[in-house]
Amino acid sequence: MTGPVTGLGRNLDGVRRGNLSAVLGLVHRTGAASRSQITQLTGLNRSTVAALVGELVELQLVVENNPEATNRVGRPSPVVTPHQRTVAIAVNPELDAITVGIVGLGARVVRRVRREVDHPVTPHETAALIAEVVAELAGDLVDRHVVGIGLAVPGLVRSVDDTVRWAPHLNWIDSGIVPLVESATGRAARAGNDASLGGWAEHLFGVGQGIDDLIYLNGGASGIGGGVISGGRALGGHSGFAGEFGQNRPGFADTADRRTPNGTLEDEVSRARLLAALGLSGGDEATLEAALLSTVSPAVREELARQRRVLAVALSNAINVLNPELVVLGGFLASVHASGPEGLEADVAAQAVPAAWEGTRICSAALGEDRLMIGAAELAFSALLADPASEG
Amino acid sequence: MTGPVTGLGRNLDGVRRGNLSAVLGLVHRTGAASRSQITQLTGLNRSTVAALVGELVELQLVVENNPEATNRVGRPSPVVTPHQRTVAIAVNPELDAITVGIVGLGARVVRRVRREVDHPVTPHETAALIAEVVAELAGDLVDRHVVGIGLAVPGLVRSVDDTVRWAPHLNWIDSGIVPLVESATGRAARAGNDASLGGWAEHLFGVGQGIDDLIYLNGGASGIGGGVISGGRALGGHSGFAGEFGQNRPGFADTADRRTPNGTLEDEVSRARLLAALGLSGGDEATLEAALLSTVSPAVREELARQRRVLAVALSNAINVLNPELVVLGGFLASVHASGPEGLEADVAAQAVPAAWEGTRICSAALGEDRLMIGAAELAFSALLADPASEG
DNA sequence: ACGATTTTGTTGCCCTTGACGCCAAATCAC
DNA sequence: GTGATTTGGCGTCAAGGGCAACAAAATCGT
Repeated sequence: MTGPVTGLGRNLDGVRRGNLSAVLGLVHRTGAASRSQITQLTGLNRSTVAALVGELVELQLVVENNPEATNRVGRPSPVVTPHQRTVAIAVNPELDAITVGIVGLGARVVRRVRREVDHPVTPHETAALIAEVVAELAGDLVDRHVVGIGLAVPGLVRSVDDTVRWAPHLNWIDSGIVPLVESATGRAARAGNDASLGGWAEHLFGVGQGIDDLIYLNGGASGIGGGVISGGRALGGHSGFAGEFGQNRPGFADTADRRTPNGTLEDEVSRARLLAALGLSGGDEATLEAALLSTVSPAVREELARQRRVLAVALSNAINVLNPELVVLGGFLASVHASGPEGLEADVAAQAVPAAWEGTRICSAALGEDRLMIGAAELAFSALLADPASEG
Repeated sequence: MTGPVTGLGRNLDGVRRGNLSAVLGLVHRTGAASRSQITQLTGLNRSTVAALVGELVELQLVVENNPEATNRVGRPSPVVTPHQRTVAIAVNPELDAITVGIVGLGARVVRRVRREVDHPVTPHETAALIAEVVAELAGDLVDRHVVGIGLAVPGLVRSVDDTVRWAPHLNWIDSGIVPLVESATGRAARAGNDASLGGWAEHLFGVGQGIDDLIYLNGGASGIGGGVISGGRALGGHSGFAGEFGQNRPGFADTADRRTPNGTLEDEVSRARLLAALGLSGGDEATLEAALLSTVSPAVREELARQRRVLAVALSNAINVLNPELVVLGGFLASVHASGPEGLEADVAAQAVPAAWEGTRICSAALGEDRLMIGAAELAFSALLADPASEG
C-alpha cells in the first residue's frame, strides 16, 4: 500500500503520509491544537483535516476532546491532543550516571530515573543497565505503546547507522551501542549527539520555538557541545558530526587572555576554570550560577570577564557563518553570559558582521533537566512522526 | 487551479508541481537525461514521467530527441534536454567592471560581456548600465524566453526582499538594487551574495556535484567570501547573510603568524599580502597562481606557509561546526592550497575533530569564470524550477 | 535474414485523495 | 428567542499517479 520513499518524485501515498505527518507533528509540537487551528496552519481543507485527524484517532495517536468555554462565536472546534498511550524511552548515559525517562508525545516527561554508576560503564554494561531500568519501569508502561528508545550520547554519533564514533568522556570508540541496546531490551533504538538533540529540543519546545535558525551551545563538565538548526532542520553535516563548537580555536583579541597552548574554546572557556577561581570542587549548575553571580572576588570576576571575551569571539565566528536568529546558551555558558550580558553582547557586536548580528539575540536555554530526555525521545519518535500510519 | 503554497499541508496540485519541478530540475542539473533515467531517478511511473515530460515539452522548457546509437538492448529512450529558448540574464557588478551574461537552462553560458567602469558605480548607474548591456544583447535574445535577471552581488543580500544590506566593496548600503534593475530593464530580477551563489553553482555543476554537504570559500581581491551547502540546500541563515568566513577570527597556533590587530581571516590571508611578497601590483588569478607555484623566494614561500597555517585553523573551525564532505576553495585560496596541500591538510587534520575531518576532502573550484554567471542565473531560474507551469 | 529477447513508450482504466458545496450544530450578541 | 458567525459532517467531484496490457524499436542468436 505504501510505496517506497525513493527518489525525488512525489507520490499520492506521499501526500497522505506527509499530511498525516504534518498534522501529528503539529499536535506533537504544540501539545494541543483545535481542528480549526490545524486547518489554518496546514492550509488543508476542513474535510481533509477531519479525515486525517480521524485516522490518527483510529491509530490511537491522538484524542479529540470538546473544549471548555472558548468565549468565541461559532461552533466550538474539538481540541486534538496527543494520546497518552504513545511514549518513547529516553536515555542519557553519562560518566557518573545513566538517566532513563519515559516521554510522551507532546514532550510530556512522564518519568525520569537517574541511576548512579561508580565506574565508567562500557557499552555492554550500559545496554544491560538500560534494560534493567526499563524493566523496573514496566509499571509505567502497561497499556502504553513504546515506539522505541532514543539515546542522547555525549559523543560523536555517525548519522548513517547511529554508531558512536567517539565519546571521549565515556571512553567509547566506534561503539555499536544501538544493536546492544536493541538486543538487551527487545526494542528499536536510535542514538544521537546529546548537544545536537538538546538544541533540537530547545528549537521545538524551549526558547527556540518557532525559530528556524538558531545555534545552541551547551557548557557541561566535560566541555562544550553544540547543535545548529538551520531552516528549521537540524544541521548534521555529512556524517552527523556537526556542531562541535568546543573544539574550535577562536582568535584572541588580547593574547593575555589565552590560557592553553591549544587555545580550543572548551579549554579556554570551561567550568573547571570557574570552579577553580571560586575555590570550589564541584556542585550543580544552580549553585555554580548563584556563586558566580554573587561573587565579589576580583579574581572570579576577571576570570568570568575573560571567558566572556573568548566566548564572544567564538560566537561572532559562528554568527558570521550561520547568521542565526537566536543563540541559545545552556549549562555554565548561560551563567557566563548572565554574569555580564552587555559586555558579551558588545564584544560580539564589535566582532561579528554587523548585519548578521543585528537580527540576533542571545538567551539562556529553557528546558532544564528535561532537555536531553525530550531530545532523545524526539529521536525515537522521528520515524512515527515521519510516517504515522506505518506503526501501530 | 494552482492553490497557494501555504502551510505544511501537501496538496494534490503540489504533487504535480513538485513532480514537474523534479523532472525539470533533473534535466537542468544533468544537462540531458533519457526518459528511462528520469523514471529511475524520480521513482515515478513511466506513464507519469511521460505525462510530465509531455507537459514540459508543451511549455517549451525541454525538447525530446532520439538518441544516437546507444548500443543497448531494448527500445531506445528519448533524451530530454533543456530547451534553448529559456534563458536567464546573469549579472555580476564589481568594483572595476560589470559582467553580464546569458545563461540557458542546463547552465549553458551563451554569452558573457564584461563592461569596464572607471569609477565605483552607484546602484542607479549599475541599473542603467545593465539595461544598456541587455539592450545590446537583444540580438541574442530574439526568439528566446528570458525568465529574469539574477545578480551576484559582492555584499550581504537580505533574503526576504533581496535588498543589498551592505556591499563594502561597491560602497552600497541598504540598496534596493532589484527594483532599480527591474524598472530599468522591465524584467523581473533577483539578487544574492556572490560567494553563496558561487558555492551553489559549484554544488550543482562544479566539483561539488552530487555532494550535499560542502563549504565553499572564495578568495578575491576584496576579501574572502563563502557559502555553505548543507543537506543539499544553501544555508542562508535567518536573513541570508550566512557564509561570511572572511570576517571570522581564527586562533593562531603561533602568535608570530599574526599580522593585524583584528586578526580577521581576510586580513591575515589575503591576495594583497601575496602580491606584496611577490613584489607585484596586480594580475589575474592564473598569473598569480603561476608566480606562487614557481617562486623560489624564501619570503614568498614563508608568506604562503603562514597563510596556509592561518587558513588551516579557519577551515578546522568550519569543519568542526559543519562537518562537510567537501571544502571547495576558489580564487587565490585555491593557489594557497595548491602551494602546499599536504601541509595545509596535515594542519587541518591536527586541529579539527578527527572524526569530522576523516570524511572530508579539500579541492579547488572547477567552474572558473562562469561560476558567478551560473550562480546568478540559478537565482533567476529558481522560481521557474520550483513551479514550471506557472510561467510561460 | 528472421525471430527471440529486452527495454521502453503508449493507452485506457482504476483508485486514492483532497477540494467543494450544502446543511447542521453550537455559541454569542441583542 | 432570533440572527449572525463559525465550524464539523457528508456526499460528490475532479485530478493525478499507479498499473497492466499492448505496441514499438533496438540488439542478439541462429
